[in-house]
Amino acid sequence: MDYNKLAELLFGHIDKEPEYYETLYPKRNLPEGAKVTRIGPSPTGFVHLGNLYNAIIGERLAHQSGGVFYLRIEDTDAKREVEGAVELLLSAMDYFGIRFDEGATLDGDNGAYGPYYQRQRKEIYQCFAKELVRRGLAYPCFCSEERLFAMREEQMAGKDNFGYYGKWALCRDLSLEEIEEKIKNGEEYVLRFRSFGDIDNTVELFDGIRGMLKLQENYQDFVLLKSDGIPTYHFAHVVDDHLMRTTHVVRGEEWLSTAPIHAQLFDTLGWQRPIYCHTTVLMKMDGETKRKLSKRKDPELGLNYYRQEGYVPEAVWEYLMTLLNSNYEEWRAENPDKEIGEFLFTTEKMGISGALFDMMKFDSVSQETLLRMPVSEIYDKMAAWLKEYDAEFYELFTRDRAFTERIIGVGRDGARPRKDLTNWKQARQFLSFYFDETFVKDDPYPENVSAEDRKEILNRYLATYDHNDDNSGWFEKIRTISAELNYAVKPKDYKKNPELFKGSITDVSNVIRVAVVGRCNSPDLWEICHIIGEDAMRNRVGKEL
RNA sequence: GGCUCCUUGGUCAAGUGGUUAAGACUCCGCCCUCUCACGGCGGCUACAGGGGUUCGAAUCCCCUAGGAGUCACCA
Repeated sequence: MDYNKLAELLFGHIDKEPEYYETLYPKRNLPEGAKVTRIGPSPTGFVHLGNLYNAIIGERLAHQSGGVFYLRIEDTDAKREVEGAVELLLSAMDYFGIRFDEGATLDGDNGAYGPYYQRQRKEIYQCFAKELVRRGLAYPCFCSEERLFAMREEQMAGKDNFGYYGKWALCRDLSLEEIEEKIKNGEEYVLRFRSFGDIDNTVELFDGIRGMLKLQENYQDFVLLKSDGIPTYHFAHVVDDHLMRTTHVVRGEEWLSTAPIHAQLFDTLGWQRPIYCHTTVLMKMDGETKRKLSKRKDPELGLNYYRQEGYVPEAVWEYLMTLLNSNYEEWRAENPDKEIGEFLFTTEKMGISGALFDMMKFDSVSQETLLRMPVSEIYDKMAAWLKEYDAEFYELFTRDRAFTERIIGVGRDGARPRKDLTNWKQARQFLSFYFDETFVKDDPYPENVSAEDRKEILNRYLATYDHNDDNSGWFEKIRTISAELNYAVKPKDYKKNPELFKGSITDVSNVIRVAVVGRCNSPDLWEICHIIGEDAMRNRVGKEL
């Protein structure tokens, strides 16, 4: 068959030669060892943790080496495209501090290797498709969906391998005349790769994370161009990452099984293969078993979850880094004040078994992260979150900045800082009792204190209270009250001989605590009294009498 | 079903032929003049199973099991 004729028949409108694009997109002029990476999300309107996970890897690899990190929009599937998805993606990446050096933006392209929207690269792909046809390595396939479905059924029944290959590849050996005829009749077709791979061969592939891999060679005549002339992922990936001079392809494990397809394409086109870095899928615990995080079941897979819950982006970074590089946690413990960018990230230190997203651990990491944050910054970020998600509390929160910073700072400045603040959503829960407007009685009084004793405790507390007492002077008075009413001054004494006392000083303190704070658990009571002021304190206790 | 990847405590994990098999999170106990939190100390819990190779194996090889991914004109 005359392949040149076929190429002209299929791609008569393509007048560029491959060399044209090779010179249009020359090798990047970068220092030795600089890495070029990218993310290539589909604009489906859902930005998930995996996107960020891979973005962080790509960003680190590029920026640590003086290379380039870019964004390419993989919009080859018009059916799944959602309006506003690119905007959403850009905003999410920006929120999490992912900076692109070039690539797609809302206004179009930024960089010399564009277009960065795949649909706009149609002619480029077709140029290389034409070249493959010329070389006899690609052919049009007119098989209908029904025929493909029937083929699959038959393969399943006969326990054959699925797919379009060998004797199943009906269109592989169509003559030029047959092809001309079908096209003239307006039959739709896709362009398939004429694979020369052998099902029994293995192909070696180097993976930056996993090392040398032995995979089954591709023997399938996979689709290069869909019937609308738009490439499949496989073809687009190979053409784009070659022309955009990507050195490291970071992508999810789900691509591992099709990597031989990509290797075969790179090889036959005579291009150097990038270094693939196949990352693990993110898992979570579901009852007794691990499973992949699912978009439908797991809200924490969506990136906006963290924003809504008020987790800071830094914490998400910190946590993902601990998952990504096993030595990160150690580094962070030794360098609590350094910027995350100073850590040397390596693909070799990445784990290869499915990492489980552990909310408990994430919370702990978030706490550590917030602990390193100055109070004024916490104030700003908490305020910004409240403004968006809790307008009522936002009003109180921002009424007096000095006051609010003081209550945020309770227990943070001393030798033993509080570490229980995890996210901004906790603001109300942690701080509401400092404001009369949001003060409520959440907890009941201790059960083992009679109503009579309760009154007595509160009365004596008010009678002996002196706002000028220091913390220990203040506590001494509570001890006195406890002793007078026969509550053990030392909790241990009560534990040892419960029959000798009505309770312990813990109960007495908690009566006062519930009256003043409304709960059994709170930071230091003396400090709270001094923050809300004597009048407010007396007022609250008085209402309980 | 084919192909492939993965498998150290509840979880994340160090570990590359000789270790008392680190560390972190969780949980439990004790201590820190009251609760909470923080901190300190201590504890529970692991090399998936079976065969080899070797003086010696978590580490190398094989088999089995389990988990995961993929087998689209989706990415």
